[in-house]
Order: sequence, then structure tokens, then C-alpha cells
Amino acid sequence: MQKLGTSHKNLDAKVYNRLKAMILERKLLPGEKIPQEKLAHDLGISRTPLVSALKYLDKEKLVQSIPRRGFFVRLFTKQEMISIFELREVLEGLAARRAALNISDKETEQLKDFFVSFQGLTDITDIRAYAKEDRRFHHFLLEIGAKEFLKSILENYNIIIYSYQVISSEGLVQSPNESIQDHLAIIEAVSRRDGESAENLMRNHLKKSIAILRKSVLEDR
Amino acid sequence: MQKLGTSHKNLDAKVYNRLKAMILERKLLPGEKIPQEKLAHDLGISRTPLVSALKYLDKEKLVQSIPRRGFFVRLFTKQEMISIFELREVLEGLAARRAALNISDKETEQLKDFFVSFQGLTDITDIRAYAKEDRRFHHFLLEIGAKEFLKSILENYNIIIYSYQVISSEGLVQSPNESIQDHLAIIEAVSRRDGESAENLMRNHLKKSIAILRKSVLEDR
DNA sequence: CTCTAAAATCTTGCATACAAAATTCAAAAT
DNA sequence: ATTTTGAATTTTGTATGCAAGATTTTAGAG
Repeated sequence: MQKLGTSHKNLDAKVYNRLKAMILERKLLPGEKIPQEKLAHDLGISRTPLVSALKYLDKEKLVQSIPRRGFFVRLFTKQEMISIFELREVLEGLAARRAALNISDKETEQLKDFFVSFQGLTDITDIRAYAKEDRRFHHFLLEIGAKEFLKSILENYNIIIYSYQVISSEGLVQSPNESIQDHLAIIEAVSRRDGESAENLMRNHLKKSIAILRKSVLEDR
Repeated sequence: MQKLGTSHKNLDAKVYNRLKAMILERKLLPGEKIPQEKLAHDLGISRTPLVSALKYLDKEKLVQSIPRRGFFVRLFTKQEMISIFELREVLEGLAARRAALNISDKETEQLKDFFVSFQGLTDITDIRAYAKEDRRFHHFLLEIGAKEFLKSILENYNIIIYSYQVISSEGLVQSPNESIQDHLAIIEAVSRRDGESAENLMRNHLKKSIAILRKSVLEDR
């Protein structure tokens, strides 16, 4: 394991990022207890910044702290994933609204370039490329519309990260052929600076994903 | 200052609550640097749990951490307060929807008792009593509809607390005579278990408050 | 008197130490 | 065999110490 603590900067922030990555990559498994002493030793640091980082993760609910017992990697059920997606629906809806109201002329130009290479195709076959564009698109709008608290919430609770972890390997819930219409409509509304439409379109777009997820939960039984 | 650390339980959580209260009550003023050594001494603890608590507050944006420089109490502008209210709109909207879908029969009965003493009055004069009922009402719905992440977000970011700090001394933005209609309509929708209506009504209710806040910001100039 | 530079002081970030709590393990009792 | 008890071990929560970094003070130059 590569050691931290050599190049100086606040350690707990670095440890935090590392742990977060380890959890998201399933290097640390849900339910597992975090072995503080060992992990600190492996990372080449003391327990102080490690515990500090764990407390961050506790607040984000990536990790659960039980006083006097330690920290445990948290496990999410499919139901919880759906409730995270519902949060994404309302928060990213708000971000879309704000983006429409704040976007600059230059940014509207950039926005119109999204998904051009997929337009006009009757069938989108390069799922990987589409998934990448999908992420880029959502992040672009968040960059404009999600400042301060909203941004902090989306980041701290890993709402976007989780969303892309559900279901298919590429992280797409809906098929590109369906979702591209939604994406283009959102682009159009944001460019028009129509906040209300942008929010509604974004929410409806995400509602479809939620419906698909709900169905897949039912099928599991 | 009353000391902590005597009755045993995790210190940082207690310090966190204490600091949060101090900031919200303006015992610690925005922009002020937190004097770690002194504060720890006054509270009768070491810097370790104090710093831990400050890091919690940093994540909540109640405090700002500048590496190698210290922690500072954060200042919110009226604009930021409005953006917090916008978050409240979408999050409490979601909570209302979830409440409508999850509410038990017993809880619908309890819900119908809210605001009874104000119904039928042509003019509500006891603002203080109404404000109290208003809080109780919102908290009741949150208790039912805001679990897990949603609850954690609302708490961590003090979204409700802030909302009641703006404008008037009682924390009410809208006049009772106007808002009671909204409240009754929400109660009705939730009781009917109509999630969509509950969400829309709650959002529209809060949108009105935002509009009033916006106007008051403009008047300030 | 104002500006700069260097020294003195204070504060932060991290490691370490240690008591108290939790857990593990083993032996005895059922 | 299973459960109980309690001693041995591990781990947590917090205090403390200290080096590196930040700030303030002082002193000297212009």
C-alpha cells in the first residue's frame, strides 16, 4: 500500500479521500469493522488523522460509528439506493432550475454541443460513450447550478456517485434511445433560461430512472 | 462557563452540540476566529475533542477551516439564506410526499388535530401560538417522511433551524391568515395519502415564503 | 515616521501515551 | 456439549507533547 504523509498538506483530508475511494471500490467491504491501528500503520500515519477522516465519513453515512465499539463500513439496501435517487431527483431538479437562471451566454453555447454526435442516430450502440457523455452533461449543469450548500450536499452524500453505481455496469439506468430526448429537452429549456421547465424536465427524467429501479426491486423478490 | 467532560459519554458530540448552540445563539460571532486553547480550557477539555467537533461543524458549513490558520465562524448573507430556503422547498417537498405515502392511520388522526384551534377564526391574533403550531406541524411531517439521508441532510445543514431564524422574531415569514389555508390543504392531501399533491402543496407553500424573502432583500437596497 | 526584516511568540497538525471500555479466550460449571 | 465466568488482550477516547508553520513584535534602515 502506498504511504501517505510524505508530501505535506492536511493529512485527514487525504486519508478521507483515500478511504472514500476504498469503500466505493469495495476494498473495504460493507459491515466490516475498520481496523484503526492496522490501517493507520499501513498508511504510514497515526490514528489521529485516520479517526478524523472516519468521522467525516460517519457524517456522510459511508461509515457508521458506534461509540466505544468502532467504525463499520455501511451497507446500503436497494431500497436505500432508491431513496438516494429520490433525493437526486429533487436536488438535481433544483440545480437545473438554478443553472437555467444563472447560465452565461458562453455556457449555453457549450451546452448545445452535448450529445451532438448521438443526434439523428436511430439506434445508439456505443453505450460506453453515451454513458460518459451522460455523466459529463449532468456534471456540467451541476457545475453551474449547484453552488454552496447544494453542491456540498451532493458531494458529501455521494448522491451522484451512488446513482451511477446502481444496476448496469456502465451506470446507466435508462436506455440511451429513450433518455436522449429528455437530455435534449433539458438543454433546450436551460438555454431558454426557463428555470421552471428545466427543473420539471430534469425531475421527470430522473423519475423514469426511479421507476425502473423500483421495478427491478420488485423483480428481485 | 459550565464545564463538560464530567458526565462520561463521547465528548466531541457534546462539544459539537454546545458549539452549535453557541453559534446559533451568536455567542460566537461570524468572522471570529475560534481560540482553540482558550475554549478547550474554558470547557474543561483538551483540544482533541474540540477539534473533532469543529471538523463536524466545518462539514456543515457553520464554521470554516483554513488549514494551518484555524477555524472561523461562518457568516451567511441574505442571499445564502434564500438559497437555503430553496433547499428547504425541495427537501421538505420530498418529505411531504414520503409522509403521505408512509403515514399510519393513527398518525393521520393526529395530523387532523393540527391547527384546529385556529380554524374558523377570521383573524389569527396569537402569532406566538400559531408560530409554535407551525413548527410542530412541519416537524411532525418530517418525523414521518424524513428518514435516513433526508433527515440527516436537514439536520446537518440546519435547514429548518435557519429557516426559522430569518425575518420576524417569531420566525414566521408568512402571515398566519394566509398560511393556514396552505397548512390545511397539506393536511388534507397527506391524509388522503396523495403524495404528489402533498409535495406540490408543500412546495408552493414554501415558494411563497421565498418570494417574500426575495422582496425583503430587494427592499434592503 | 514608515517600511522592512528578523526574532520571539503563539497556534496548528500530528504522534504518542495511557486509562477505561470492549472483546476474546480459556477454564469451570451445568 | 453448551453456558458462564473471569482473566488476558485489544481497542477506543482523550490528554499531552512537540515540530513545523503562522502571527506578532521588535528593531533597524531609509
